[in-house]
Amino acid sequence: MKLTTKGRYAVMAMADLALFKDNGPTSLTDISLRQNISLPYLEQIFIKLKNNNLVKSTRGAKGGYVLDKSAHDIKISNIISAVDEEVKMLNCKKESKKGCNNKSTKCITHNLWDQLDQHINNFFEKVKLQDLIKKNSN
Amino acid sequence: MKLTTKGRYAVMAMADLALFKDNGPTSLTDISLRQNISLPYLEQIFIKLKNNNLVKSTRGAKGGYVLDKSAHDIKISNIISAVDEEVKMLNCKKESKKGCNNKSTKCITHNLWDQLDQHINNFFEKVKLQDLIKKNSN
DNA sequence: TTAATTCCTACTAAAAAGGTAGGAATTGTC
DNA sequence: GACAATTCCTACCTTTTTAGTAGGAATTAA
Repeated sequence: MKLTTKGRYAVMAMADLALFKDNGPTSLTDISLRQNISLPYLEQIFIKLKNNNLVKSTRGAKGGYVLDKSAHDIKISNIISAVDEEVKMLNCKKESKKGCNNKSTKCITHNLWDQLDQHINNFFEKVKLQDLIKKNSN
Repeated sequence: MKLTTKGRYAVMAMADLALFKDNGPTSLTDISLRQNISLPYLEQIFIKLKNNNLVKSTRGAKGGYVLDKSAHDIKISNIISAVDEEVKMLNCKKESKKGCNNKSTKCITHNLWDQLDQHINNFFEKVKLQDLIKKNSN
């Protein structure tokens, strides 16, 4: 079980934006160098962050990205879900009439994974982007 | 982010064993049918469970598997780690002299993933196999 | 002896992860 | 007006992981 780089990179990049927010728009080139993430890959990630209203962009020379709201108001869960990293331990299909395993009832472990989902989502809900950059300055 | 089937199947199979523990050794064929998991795949999973002293086997006809200890004494974390599902959100390399990202310092998000690791591991530590089969009987 | 079982090794198909390649559109600066 | 820096967009690609399958050997109750 692991988090993919897309989710991790997205959080790192957002934290980077928050740290340098006073310098005007931050270019992906800068983030790429500072965080050691490939530029084209960052571009893909930022399209999604933008579509989810987490960042605003300005194009052209001296362009770049800025946070669309205060780092206090951005939850880690917002970032993770923006880049399509669903926290979904449960594989049981909810849509079908059948239960998990194509049997008529919920599988033995159904409640367990359900609780784990909630546990993790709750963690991401509680932490704000601002918390990260505070911690980092220690 | 998701849990793989190997970890989920292992927990399901162990719960199944616990439920039917009074009938003597349970064959993988039975578990396969009840839980809808392919037999050869189950075999691979049970080799690992056995090597980690979570189950005991008896070979030959009427053979099968039984729990090696009481369901009260088996933590979900034991099962998950037995089948090589490490909970490791953090990708930062600890072994090298360098920090995360091949930079000299810990990455901005280092502490976050570290805490998430602990959070999830703590969840798996607290839940016992016995808790699952109690819940299922509701 | 036979059927049911665990045990073991190797292989494989499909999906996901983690990118790269190539270029178009936009815009500040010289 | 040219050009360099940037975002934006689509397609492709390589590697790794996942989720198995295949085939058979060893063991044992009936």
